[in-house]
Amino acid sequence: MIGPMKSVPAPVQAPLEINGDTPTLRLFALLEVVASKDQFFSLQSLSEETNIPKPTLHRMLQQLESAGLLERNGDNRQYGTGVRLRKLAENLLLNDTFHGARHSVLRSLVNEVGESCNLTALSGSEVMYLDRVETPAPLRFYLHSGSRVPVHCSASGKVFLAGMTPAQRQRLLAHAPLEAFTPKTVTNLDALEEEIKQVKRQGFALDNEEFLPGLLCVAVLVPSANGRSNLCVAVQAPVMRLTPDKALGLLPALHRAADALSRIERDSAAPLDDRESA
Amino acid sequence: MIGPMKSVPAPVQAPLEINGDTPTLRLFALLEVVASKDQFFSLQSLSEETNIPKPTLHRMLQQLESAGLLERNGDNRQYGTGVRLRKLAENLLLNDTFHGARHSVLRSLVNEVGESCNLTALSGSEVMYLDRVETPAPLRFYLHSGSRVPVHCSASGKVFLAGMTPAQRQRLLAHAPLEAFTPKTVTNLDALEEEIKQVKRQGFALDNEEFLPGLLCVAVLVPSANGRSNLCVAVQAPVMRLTPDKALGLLPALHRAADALSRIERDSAAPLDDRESA
DNA sequence: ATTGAAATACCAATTATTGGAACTTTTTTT
DNA sequence: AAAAAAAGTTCCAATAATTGGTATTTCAAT
Repeated sequence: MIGPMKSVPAPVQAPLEINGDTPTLRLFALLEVVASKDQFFSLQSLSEETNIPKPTLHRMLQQLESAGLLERNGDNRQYGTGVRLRKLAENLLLNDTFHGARHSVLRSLVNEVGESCNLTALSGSEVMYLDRVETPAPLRFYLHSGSRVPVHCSASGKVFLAGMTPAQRQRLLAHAPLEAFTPKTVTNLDALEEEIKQVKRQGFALDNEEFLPGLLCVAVLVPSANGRSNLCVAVQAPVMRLTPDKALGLLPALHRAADALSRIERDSAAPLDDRESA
Repeated sequence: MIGPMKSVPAPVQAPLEINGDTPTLRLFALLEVVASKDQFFSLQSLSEETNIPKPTLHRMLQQLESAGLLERNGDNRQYGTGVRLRKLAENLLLNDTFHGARHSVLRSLVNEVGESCNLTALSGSEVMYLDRVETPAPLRFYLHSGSRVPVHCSASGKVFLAGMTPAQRQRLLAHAPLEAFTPKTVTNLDALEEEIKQVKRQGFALDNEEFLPGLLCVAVLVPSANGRSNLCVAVQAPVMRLTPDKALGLLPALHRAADALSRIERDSAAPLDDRESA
């Protein structure tokens, strides 16, 4: 890798490394960079910013442009977003009443309990935050939707684990050792199994500083007709404000929210009816 | 292709034929279909709708899901939009507004009416401020672009609600109580429905101190050629300066601005001088 | 348990992507 | 106005991804 010494003091700008495991995802990552800009940009600058070779980037932009996703300022050779992309964004947000509904349930849960709440799903071998509403309190943990946490040390994760068959659970956990994130993280498989059993009995799970020091979390499953749900609601708060005891007091509110979410879920599947909503 | 006459009227919708000259564009076209849906969908149904073979579609969806662009309902095997895609859409709309024309339309509207104006879009269960130009008057409400307000107590929100089908509206509103922000907030669903009807008839919506005490707001939709729009223009002012009566007087100016904004979108779609044949 | 429908894995043929090097156009400098 | 520099563009063979028919698995409903 290290060739002859380069006299150049080297790349000053951040690498950024558009990482796409596949060409398409690479293009999406590119669009995300584009979407984050509030100014037009040139091929060159983008190439430097993303580390994509010029010819490659050129072809990508060309492709996006001829599809109407990007537009370019004929005069200067600068690119910006195209109508088609904007329309896509508009429609996406406009039609996603489903997500909107979930979000408002979450918001009213936060109003009720006064602490940050989130919606989670199992994605691969990790728990993913689907949505999150922050507490109004000034002391908060900053966790945003889209981020992921391990199953074995999160309340939601344990809830999901409890819903699995032992075989499924084993397959998921066998992959990697249980990493310790704090002194309280359960890193022993048997101990975890024991806790899972308890979660099953109780219908909720706790994470008492097992992932982040000072963070307590309670989660319950959003029930689904079918039994196998991939959705949890959880409350998260600094231990300073929320003790395990107090957390139990929030369970009724959590369950109410879970039921509301469940109802949304039930109504969300597409019916066979293809009548356009006139 | 055309077999014996089918007795069933059957496939009511067009084949749709996702046309991508290149795999990536095909994926975009797929996302556009997804973005136009307000419900979750199954692999099967989407395969029928788009004419993409099941294995191919399966891979595409899988790819999009593992990238966080789509999400799926574990219990039902159904797909919907993912956090990452929604985030992309939001950023896109947010950063796009400073670009030229839109902002200046807003500025000249402010010049005309003398009060702060803003551009808004629906995102989830909330209305997002895309852009804002402040009144020159010293007494102002501090609201900046990027901030969000609930749908049920904002003028723009009501306009968006009025554009939805009853089912969509219900999904968005029915599962959480309508929070009261001021004594004037409409917190009753039926009352809100009634007002929505009126908004539909009148073509504009008012927010008379329903979100912030002392703040009055009028909003109209920015019309769009193809389908529904996710863009509103609104005037906001302290009740001290703007009464509901006076607000009606601003409607012509508002509509003119809305039309101008609408034209901007339409025109940027125009030029077809490409050597492109297909 | 059995069944049928939907979802997923497999894989060889096909097709697209990649980026170094060379070339053209635009912009800046002399 | 010519030369130099910088940005944009084209070429193309090696590489890598996509495609979709077929086969297999999983799921839900008898």
